[in-house]
Amino acid sequence: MDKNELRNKLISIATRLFAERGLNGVSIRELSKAAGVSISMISYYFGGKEGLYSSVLQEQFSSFGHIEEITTTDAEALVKIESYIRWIIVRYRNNPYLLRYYTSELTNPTQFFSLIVQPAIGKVIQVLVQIIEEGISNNIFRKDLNPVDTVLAMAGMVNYYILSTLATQELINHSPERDEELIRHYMDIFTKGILR
Amino acid sequence: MDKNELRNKLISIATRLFAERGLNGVSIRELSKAAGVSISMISYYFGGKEGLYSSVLQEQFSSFGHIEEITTTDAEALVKIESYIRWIIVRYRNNPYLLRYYTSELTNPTQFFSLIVQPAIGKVIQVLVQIIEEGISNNIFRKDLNPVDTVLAMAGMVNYYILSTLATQELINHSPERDEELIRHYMDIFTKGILR
DNA sequence: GTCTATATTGCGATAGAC
DNA sequence: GTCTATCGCAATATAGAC
Repeated sequence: MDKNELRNKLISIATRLFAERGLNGVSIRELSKAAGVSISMISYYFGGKEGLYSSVLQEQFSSFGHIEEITTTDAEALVKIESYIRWIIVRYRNNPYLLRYYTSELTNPTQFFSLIVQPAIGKVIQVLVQIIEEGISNNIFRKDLNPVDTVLAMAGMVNYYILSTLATQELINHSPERDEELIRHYMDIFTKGILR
Repeated sequence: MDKNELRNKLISIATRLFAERGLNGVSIRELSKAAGVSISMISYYFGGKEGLYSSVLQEQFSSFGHIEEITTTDAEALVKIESYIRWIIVRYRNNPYLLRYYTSELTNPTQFFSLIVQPAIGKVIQVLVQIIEEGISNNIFRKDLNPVDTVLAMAGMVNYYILSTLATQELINHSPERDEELIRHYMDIFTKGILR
């Protein structure tokens, strides 16, 4: 196993274990055994357990830096909102542990929150707020909307749908095959409301 | 300190510490010292650290059993939805640690999830689904709504607003004084959408 | 019912061999 | 660069005094 392979192996194992049992729920002994390397490698490469955790966090939130992907087109605001919903769902589908780090850091921040997590989430929200403001300027959306509240309402629908999976899987099908239907449904509710 | 006082003191201290640092982030040493009692009292009263955690969980989610409070009136569906939003916000305002246990158990369930947390959340969702179905039957809501998805969209708006506090407090005022405005705003978006 | 004292296990970190 | 062996400390749980 070469240098980079070893580093990546440790990060990959740590991502799963920290997500499943939290920073304090995993020992570096178990971590190194699961990765098939010596315990001292964690100090050597990451400066200790917390350093490894911070590397995991950094990787988890790195994709948030590319949120602009949804807005490079000069599409109208509604299309951009749908792009965001699609984008965040893909993120969660491709990374089963992201939501865990997301909620864990928001409700129980570590020392790395302000350096890694807050900027990542902040950037996404900032981009979304601009989309809503643009839609208001262009007379597509209502003028009495508070942009930040509106963004949180929209992001909340999607994030909570994923978050609630464990509690609602007896009630609805949470498989990715239903994602397109869900996106249409949530776009519909968000834009037109539930009234007949 | 009498028997009950000691038990309550331990639960109250544990609620804060477990919320702040997780089940594995707190030792019973620290817990008993903070409560001003001997370490052996935790085993004596709760059968160990996990037993204490389970008692904390039970207390945190006990109020979910009284969700019917919002629906005893024969009010129409829209009024009941507003009652729910008010009810869940009050829960979070009165208990600063509830959301932490909520998200922690959903993304990282302990052995107590299925016995304590899932039934509590399940009951709330079930009550809300009935409200939406009632509104559809009464021709107040659109007929093409999926009731469960719709409930998750609505609950998601509120829950995520609270969840995002740490990441958005520079952007909006999260103080309880603004709650009434938020409730009106979210009722408005949920019922009528954001389109002009 | 509550305490102190202790048994036992496991932790994170690192020195030093290779 | 990677390992083994070990240090010093803190963890949970409990036995036994009061």
